[in-house]
Amino acid sequence: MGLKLVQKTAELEDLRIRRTRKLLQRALIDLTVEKGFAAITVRDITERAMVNRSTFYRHYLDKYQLLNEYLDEVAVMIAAEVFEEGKLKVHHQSTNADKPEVPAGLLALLKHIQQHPDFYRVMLGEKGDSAFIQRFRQNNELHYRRMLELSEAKLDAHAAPLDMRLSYVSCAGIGAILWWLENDQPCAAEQLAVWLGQLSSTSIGLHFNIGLETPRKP
Amino acid sequence: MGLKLVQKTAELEDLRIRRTRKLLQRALIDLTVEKGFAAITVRDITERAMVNRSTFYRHYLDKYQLLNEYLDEVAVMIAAEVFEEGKLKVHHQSTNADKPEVPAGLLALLKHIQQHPDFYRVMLGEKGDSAFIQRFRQNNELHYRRMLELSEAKLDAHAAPLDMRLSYVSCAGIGAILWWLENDQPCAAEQLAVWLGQLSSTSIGLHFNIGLETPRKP
Amino acid sequence: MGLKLVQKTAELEDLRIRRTRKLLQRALIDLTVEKGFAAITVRDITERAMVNRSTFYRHYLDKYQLLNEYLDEVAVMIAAEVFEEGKLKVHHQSTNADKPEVPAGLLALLKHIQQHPDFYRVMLGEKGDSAFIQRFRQNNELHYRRMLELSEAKLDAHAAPLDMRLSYVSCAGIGAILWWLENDQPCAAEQLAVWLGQLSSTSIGLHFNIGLETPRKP
Amino acid sequence: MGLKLVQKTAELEDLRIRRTRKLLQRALIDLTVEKGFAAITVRDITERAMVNRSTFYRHYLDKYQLLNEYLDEVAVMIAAEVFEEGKLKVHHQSTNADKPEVPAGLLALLKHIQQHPDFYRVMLGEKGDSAFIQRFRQNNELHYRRMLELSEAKLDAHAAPLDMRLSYVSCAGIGAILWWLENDQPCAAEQLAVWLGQLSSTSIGLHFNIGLETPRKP
DNA sequence: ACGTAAGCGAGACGGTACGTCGCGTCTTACC
DNA sequence: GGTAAGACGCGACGTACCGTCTCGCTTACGT
Repeated sequence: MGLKLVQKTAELEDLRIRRTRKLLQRALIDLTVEKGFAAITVRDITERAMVNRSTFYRHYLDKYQLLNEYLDEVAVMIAAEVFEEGKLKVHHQSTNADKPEVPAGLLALLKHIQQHPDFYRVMLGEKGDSAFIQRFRQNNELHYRRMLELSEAKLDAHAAPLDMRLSYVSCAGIGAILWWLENDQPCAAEQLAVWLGQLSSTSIGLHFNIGLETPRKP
Repeated sequence: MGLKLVQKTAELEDLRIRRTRKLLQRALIDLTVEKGFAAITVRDITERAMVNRSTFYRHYLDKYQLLNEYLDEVAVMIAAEVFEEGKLKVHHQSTNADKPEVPAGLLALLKHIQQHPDFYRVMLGEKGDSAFIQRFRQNNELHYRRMLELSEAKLDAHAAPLDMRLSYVSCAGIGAILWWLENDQPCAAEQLAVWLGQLSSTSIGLHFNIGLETPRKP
Repeated sequence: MGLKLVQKTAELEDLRIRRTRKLLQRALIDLTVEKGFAAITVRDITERAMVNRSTFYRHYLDKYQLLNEYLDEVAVMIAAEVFEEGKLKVHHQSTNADKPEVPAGLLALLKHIQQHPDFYRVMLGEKGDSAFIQRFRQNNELHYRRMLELSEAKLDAHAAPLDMRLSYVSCAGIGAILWWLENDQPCAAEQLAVWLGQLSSTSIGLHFNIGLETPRKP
Repeated sequence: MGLKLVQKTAELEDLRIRRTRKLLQRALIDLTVEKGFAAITVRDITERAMVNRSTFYRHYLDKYQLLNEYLDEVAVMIAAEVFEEGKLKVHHQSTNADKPEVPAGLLALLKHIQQHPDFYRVMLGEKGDSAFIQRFRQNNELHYRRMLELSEAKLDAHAAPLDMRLSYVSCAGIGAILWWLENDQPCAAEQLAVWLGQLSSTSIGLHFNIGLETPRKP
């Protein structure tokens, strides 16, 4: 493990390597905004990053791997944020009657998206990438599923199956975010999180946070 | 009239043209299922269709145009079906207490998808095409918007904006359909239409049809 | 023979056929001047001639056949001219001490070339056609050979072989004509014929018309 | 100097580059012999050279440029030969009464042609290339013109213009060489050079070298 | 003069070559 | 050891011509 750490250090902390990878990431993001992910070539990326094309291939298989590396970093960043301040926030909000509860991580995600609105607008839109959308969707679904497991909510037996509702809701979130980005974020991230949280809860059939509906059950 | 017919014949009914275009369409659909739309080359299509590659370019600019032509035809077919029997059906259903109302065209769409389940499963999934998904989404949105205009429903003032809800719902529909296709259609198209209709109505904030029917039950 | 004539009449005298062929010939000649024979396509020819492309193929295999048909017609025309007035002219000239003798047909050829100077300038130049040049050269050689057979001249035994001289001379004629055409015919066709005749005779080793050199032999 | 050498190495002496270009040249020459220059496609060349087609385009615009590169190399080679031993030879010959003087470079050219007789036979013939023939002709003309400038010869005032004679002679040379090649070189290159030199001198009107040498004979 | 066989226009189609572009691999020299 | 420079094989792209074909029309001809 010590050796591994040294290894890792050697691999990732070489200034030239980190510099190259950062330049390539930046170039990818900028170019995606400019002409759409699908239209980008490896040459585009390396020219923009002022890096030799063969150097690109020493680090990545193709632009998809570069994208994924970036998304992994983002995921880590968001997760870190959630773990840092997430629980506090959620607890704080759930006790605050004025502000309805918001799914863990949702706000962090939106805040991140807000830092690269054009990138996500493009990636989720018609010049984006299907695989990216699916990854986004599956992330959503995973979060909703976890959230559901934590709650003790019951579902209507004669309503749509849970899996369908999850798929429904995780796609729906993309729609809401796209609306937000394509209209230049007409509301605060917090506001969107609230609305999206409400809509999603209703769609899934989670009524716990509204409190008005639980009495109906008996 | 005779001349007009000849004209029409020359332009659209040339057997060779129709045959070629049909073969190319079929090849595109089959290949999409097999390897995903993004991975298909024009050569793949023409080899499968047993048509010369240059002939492809005499009809289409690229595979995207071929796809769009196909989608246009589908749109026309669905529209025709809706206009033919749509009104009757909807009226019939709305008076039938057992079967809740279903958005016009939704069932027709699902029935069509049911005829090419693999194609839509792939096209809407990670090997699909972003532009296709967006087109699908925009179609959805358009339908919901029209439906809304026809209804006299009121929306909650303090809830999420209508546009956001529309974007939310139209993406959500894709999620539901994907769930349906990826699980080998575990329910009838009619059932899915009902569930999807209910979920969508709720998401948009249209409570009228639910509100009118629940009282009847007891 | 009567039947053959009828056949020929039917084939060649249909107004439409003759019209089409004439239009195609004209187009070929004009286009050759404009962009060089090599660069011409069948489509170019038919568009210029305002004839359908498929009609071209009903008459000719390719542009080379069209060219050859034209050259055949020219050959016939020149031959006719030579036979008509050729003998008279030659005899007249040979008896005229002021005007040196000129190979039969040479003047007729030059006169014809003078009517399409641009066409021959291009065809014999760098944008022309090798096969055309060779045909031209072989025609020349044939004429010189015939001329030689008619004369009783003797050749130097220790000089270059006759065949080589013929090849030399027939190519040389092309050079002279090219000079004439590329410099906008700086002299009359008759003058060129005389110069060319003299040069050629000397090159071949025919001294009969100079009369001063035969005495040297003994 | 070390740096310069490196530079040179990188630019011109990259083994792969030289190998590729050599292979393509060889393929072009062989194919020209086999099917004529006009009928050759880039694909033919690359398949024969066992080089990828796109590699061809990395070096040349088209087969014409490849041909010209080859001709340039040939020109350099011949020029080098002439400058090396040319003057000595010519001087030696001019003082040698048995061997008449030969235009500088002519013999070197013929010797080179003798190494690729089929190639030149085809290129100058009906399956050759007009542009090649013209280039050849212009080279000839240039040489004759230079030779003339070095000599103090006078020309007949009432004879054909100098330019015409030059054009005549430079084309004529092609004819002689063609005869030589098409008859499987029935004489030595030296013999052809002598004959061609004599014929050309006479055609141009240069009598000085004949006039100076004939008296020596008795 | 008029009916008919031909010539013709229109254009789909299968081929083949073109020249360009992007990919991923590789080698060599520099730092 | 990372990088720049760039040759190379591979294969898709979209275009351009070629030569063949089918199908109606129209037009010059021959009775």
